[in-house]
Amino acid sequence: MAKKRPTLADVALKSGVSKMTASRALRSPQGVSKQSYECVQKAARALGYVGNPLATSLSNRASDLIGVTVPSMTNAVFPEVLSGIAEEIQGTGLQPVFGVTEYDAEREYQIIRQMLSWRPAGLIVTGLDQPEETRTLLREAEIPIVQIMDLDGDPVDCCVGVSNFEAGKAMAEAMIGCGRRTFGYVGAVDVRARKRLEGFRHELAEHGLEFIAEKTTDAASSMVLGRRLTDEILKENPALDCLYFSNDDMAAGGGFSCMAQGIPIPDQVAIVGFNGLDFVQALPCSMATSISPRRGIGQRAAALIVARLRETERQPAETIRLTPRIDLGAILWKSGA
Amino acid sequence: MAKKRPTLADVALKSGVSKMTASRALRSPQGVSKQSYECVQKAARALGYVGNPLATSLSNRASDLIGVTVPSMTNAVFPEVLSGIAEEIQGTGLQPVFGVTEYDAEREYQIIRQMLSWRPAGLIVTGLDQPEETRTLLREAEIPIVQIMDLDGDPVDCCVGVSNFEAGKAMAEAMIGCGRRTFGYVGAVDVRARKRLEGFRHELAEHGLEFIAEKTTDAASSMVLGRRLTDEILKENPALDCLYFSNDDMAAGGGFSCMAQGIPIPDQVAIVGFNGLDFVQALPCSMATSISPRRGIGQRAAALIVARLRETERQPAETIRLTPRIDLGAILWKSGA
DNA sequence: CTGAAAGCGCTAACAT
DNA sequence: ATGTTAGCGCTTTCAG
Repeated sequence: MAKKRPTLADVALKSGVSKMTASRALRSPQGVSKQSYECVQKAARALGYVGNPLATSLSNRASDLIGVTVPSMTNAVFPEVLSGIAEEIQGTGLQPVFGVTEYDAEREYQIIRQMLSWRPAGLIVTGLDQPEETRTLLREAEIPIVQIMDLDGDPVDCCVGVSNFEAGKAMAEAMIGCGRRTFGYVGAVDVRARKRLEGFRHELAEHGLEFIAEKTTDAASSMVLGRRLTDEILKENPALDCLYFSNDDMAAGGGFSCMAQGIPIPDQVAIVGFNGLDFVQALPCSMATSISPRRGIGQRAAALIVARLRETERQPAETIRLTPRIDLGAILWKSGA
Repeated sequence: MAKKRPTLADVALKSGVSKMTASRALRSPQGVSKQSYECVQKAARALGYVGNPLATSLSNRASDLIGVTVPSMTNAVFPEVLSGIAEEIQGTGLQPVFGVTEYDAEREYQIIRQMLSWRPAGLIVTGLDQPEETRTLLREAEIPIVQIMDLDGDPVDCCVGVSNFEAGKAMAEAMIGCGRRTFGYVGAVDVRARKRLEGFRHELAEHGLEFIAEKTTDAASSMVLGRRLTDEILKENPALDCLYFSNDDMAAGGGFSCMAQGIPIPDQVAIVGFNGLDFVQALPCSMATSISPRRGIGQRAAALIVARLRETERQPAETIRLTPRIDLGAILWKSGA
């Protein structure tokens, strides 16, 4: 019984006006007589009419889709960003289309290309470091583009994020201020984590310090990985008094490694992550972290696009700089040495 | 310089054939002479032609979108499911559209309704317990529907998941087998967790046992919440020797609570979660959990839809039953009492 | 304020 | 094997 859905024509027929009047009445009370407005609304309701966005988009050359690319779903940060986006566009009629790039530039290119073919209303993409080919695609799309999470680079259009370099610097400064002097780094691959690392390193250098050990792999970040690498780095460098990790997952794994080995945290070694994920508060060992506003990033990015869709003319690019807040946990001035 | 994208007509013109031939050549080598096939392909490539899915979908009355609804993004399970889906449809040309329901049936209804207006190729929705209104929507959509995560209920069409009731039962049996006798439950709101709880309770009853304490709230699950509720339940019931949690996040929080209090795990109290998230392996305290195949659920669900799209005629509903694997961690026979 | 005509870009259904 | 015709359902002209 494939009773096809009622179309605009059905609504028009039922309310005794033309398709155009029905169309106008359905979109805004303005521009039609009060009488036909109400007539059409009633008819539409009675029929259970739901517009077909495909037809609308085809005609408008623009859809209500909003594309989002994230590098990963297994790092809790990105689901939180998505959650912020979903919340912000709630009620606007916009629909999020997500793509997971797996930190692969080619895959990202393909995903963005495919998304653009749907004529989305806007695009939110993670990071600033796309290859030129991808940047060109974005630039020529002529829709609002928001690059998120990072500020250290050259945005194609709008940008919402934090300076990872500065975040790293600030954390290094805080740790030096707490009396830490012997630093190690443990990280998984991640462009933005690398920028934090460089910021941290830069600040250390300012104080005549440096990392005495670094462990990085090209595997994805996880607590399990953090624990394993920390086992290793501490075995090789028992003198470390501060371990900087590429993010909270890795750091938590590091904390677990110390607990399992009976190494006192933060007395002997400070564990330092990034993101400020909720679970940090629940851990049995204290660690420092930079609380990044990832949910807010999603919201702000979505809000930017929503705002731009309201404007008729093209708006100038906008950059929203957010600042992570440092949470030292229980790490204060290092007692003894 | 709004240089509009080339259309099929442009390709046809350039290759000297009609739009139809071009259309056919672009979709499959079959049904077109080798000569025009190559001609069209070449022209399309030269022009950088990208088809407009809006037009195709409008004409076909079906899009390549595949809608997915999940209740939450802050519980790692769902991002993993999404990840499985994204991976599975990689290369099929299908695009995932996600919606987050926040465990709200009305919101879920709205999201599904909006998704259906895009004429998606299929829908994957979390859970079996939609209100009748939503079920009707799904049933009348006449596209493949896959309900995931749960098996205890009445699917609208296809279904991929685990029996939460059975999972709870099995875990209770395992814990009783380990000599645990004094049970407590700590949970956040979640239909499926409730089913596990009932399964667990059922099995306890079979052995003449019961929960001597239960703590539930209507807040979302998190490690922080798990830790807090565990602090409370243990204070009120020091005799507990096994705590069953609604999921791993809550359980990890419970474990942290014990560690912070110096309560030996699992000697004095066993911590039992659900899902088998990766981080469980990294924790400094051992806990038991049921390893649910959530990534596989996403993959299987997507594969089901992909398979159905290949068939021309409507296929009979299919249910795929997966079974969680119990991981006892370090919980063996309870020593002493 | 309202309506008729002309597409948006593509593909099923018929021809040829 | 290829082309022609007629939409898919809506909106943007441009007249009334």
